[in-house]
Amino acid sequence: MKTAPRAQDVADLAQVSQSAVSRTFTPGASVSESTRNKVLAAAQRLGYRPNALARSLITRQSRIVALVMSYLENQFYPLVIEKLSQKLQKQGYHVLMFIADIDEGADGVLADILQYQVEGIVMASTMLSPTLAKSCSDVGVPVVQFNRISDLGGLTRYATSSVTSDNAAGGRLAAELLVARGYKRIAFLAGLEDSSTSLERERGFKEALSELGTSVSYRDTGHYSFDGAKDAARRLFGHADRPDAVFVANDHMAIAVMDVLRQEFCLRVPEEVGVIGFDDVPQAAWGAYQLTTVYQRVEPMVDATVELLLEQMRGEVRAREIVVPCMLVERKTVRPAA
Amino acid sequence: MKTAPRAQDVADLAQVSQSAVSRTFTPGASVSESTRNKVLAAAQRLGYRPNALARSLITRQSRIVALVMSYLENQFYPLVIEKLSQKLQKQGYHVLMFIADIDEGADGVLADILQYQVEGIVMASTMLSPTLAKSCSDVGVPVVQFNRISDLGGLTRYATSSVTSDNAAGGRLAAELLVARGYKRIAFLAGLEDSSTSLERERGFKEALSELGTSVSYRDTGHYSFDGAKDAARRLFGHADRPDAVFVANDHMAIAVMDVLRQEFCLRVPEEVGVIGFDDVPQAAWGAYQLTTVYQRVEPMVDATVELLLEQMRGEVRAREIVVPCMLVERKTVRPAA
DNA sequence: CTGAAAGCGCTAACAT
DNA sequence: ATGTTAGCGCTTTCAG
Repeated sequence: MKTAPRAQDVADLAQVSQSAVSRTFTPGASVSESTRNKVLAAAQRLGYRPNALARSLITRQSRIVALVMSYLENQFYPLVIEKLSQKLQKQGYHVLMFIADIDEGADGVLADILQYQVEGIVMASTMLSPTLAKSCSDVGVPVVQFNRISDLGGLTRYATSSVTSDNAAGGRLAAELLVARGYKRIAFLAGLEDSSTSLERERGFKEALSELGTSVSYRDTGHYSFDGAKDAARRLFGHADRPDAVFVANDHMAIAVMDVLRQEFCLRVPEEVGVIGFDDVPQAAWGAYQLTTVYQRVEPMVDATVELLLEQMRGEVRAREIVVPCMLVERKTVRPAA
Repeated sequence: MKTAPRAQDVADLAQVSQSAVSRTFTPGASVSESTRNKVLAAAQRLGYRPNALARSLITRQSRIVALVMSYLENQFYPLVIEKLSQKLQKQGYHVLMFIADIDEGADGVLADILQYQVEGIVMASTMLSPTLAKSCSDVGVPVVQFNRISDLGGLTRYATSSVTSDNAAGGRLAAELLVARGYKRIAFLAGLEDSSTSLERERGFKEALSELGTSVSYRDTGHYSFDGAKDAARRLFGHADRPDAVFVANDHMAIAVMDVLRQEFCLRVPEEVGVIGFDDVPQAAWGAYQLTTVYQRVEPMVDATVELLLEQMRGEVRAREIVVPCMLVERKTVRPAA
């Protein structure tokens, strides 16, 4: 465990100055072909790699982006990790992971994050408290809220960027489909009461229903968890006057609902109960579920996130909200048109 | 976007030396109560946070651990990210994510990693090439291979630590169960041909079958992907003399197999075909699958990983292999005892 | 194009 | 217990 070679070691071996070494590893610096080759050869022999941390200290660019998450049970988020890491890697950035306790929120963890001089923060499945928004804004670290926005109320002074699906529009699509297919007693199963994602989906859903002359007859919350959704399903469907369709705030919970419907209540989907989810996670397409759902595509959302991050790092824009369209994916949990 | 406050700024405001500030933020340093308070007050006012990168430069401790992955489709791995991040956070470390392209392997990405002065590397679902093992060993960065070990052949000079389940024992359990329940024409569906995990599971499975006086009648590979497994299932079951049971190298593929069995071949599980998976991912317990499987617990595996990492960072041990026991979880995809 | 020198923000001797 | 000093490994003026 000897110490790693430094630029000076390479310089000594290559018989050049230490700055020459630095320049060789700095894209676009002016070095002659011959010195560059001497340096590279020496570096190769010693197994030299520039110390990114030391570089950051002076360039003030850590090339690190923090990703804060708390809810990996839902397969949507692992996909986000994967795509975001890949995209950022391609831009020369790297992702530092932070798992926020669901209870304590992101605040605790964010104190840590800032010490690492991250150049940007992506908050997925976690909300940014106004306090934190201010902290980040003060330090000048761009924040992008992914798939969840904070209700800052009037406190929009520290506006942060966000990327979301058009959740309300998605909710409308769900409503229109259920009505068109003749479902009458319609339920909504929420995620978390303070989740903008869930709230927007619900808002669009209800608005469309009301325009179509009907409304939500039943409502419950599944806390975005599988077991929470099962419990909610038991409450919703465990009585005679049960709903004949349910729009669930995400696929993860929708699948839980289907399990309860079929196994505990022996109800047939979609004949006796229609189910619509949201996200289009890979599991929604699995043979046993074939869930009709509203997709939100990870790829364009991640692209938008990276774009937002980069433009803010360059100091171009203060904050911007990007809304990505979503679309209905019809599978087999809503009965076909008569 | 003004520049962040430095220790010197705090010192100036608090009317103390810059070292006093440093000491205040160094646990266990000797500072008087009064200076500490002055410093904390000043730091608070300025919103000062120590620069972890600058600190790393001198302490030679980045408190960063790299996590290399490539295969997040399988829900087993997101769980690993979650647990590992949490555990390391608790120890004051943080996880820098690296997604390795499946094709190019981890080599490309590792050049990057080392620049970040990570204190350890966890390779999950990716193999370490002997070249890389050497690089890491040279720099003295501990590496833990998680759930996959390299077949270095004779090149065990750069032995790396690993954490795996007792895959062979798990394979044996699967074999014993299938034989005990009277299945006769038994198939094995592999993950990747060069994956130690899959190979070990297969080895134990075959050994036990042979001890029980039978053997694997059919074999195919699903490349650890959902679609790959479906294709393999079509090949395995698409003829008259089909298997009556299959042990699949992991749950993710086992679920794909079940979809094909039920929907494309209208075969009933477990009556006509028995299915056993491996991992016990959350989805294995979902109502529509209820997969009988061999569990490998993420939690103890992650604990072992962190332990291995920490002890090697302290320079205590060179390399150690930890094997975590696994156990059968019987659900409903293997028929009950007669 | 190249080397010398200054310093990024911090910690860790070393004095006092 | 506190301040002074010397770097950690690197980039970036500034001369030449």
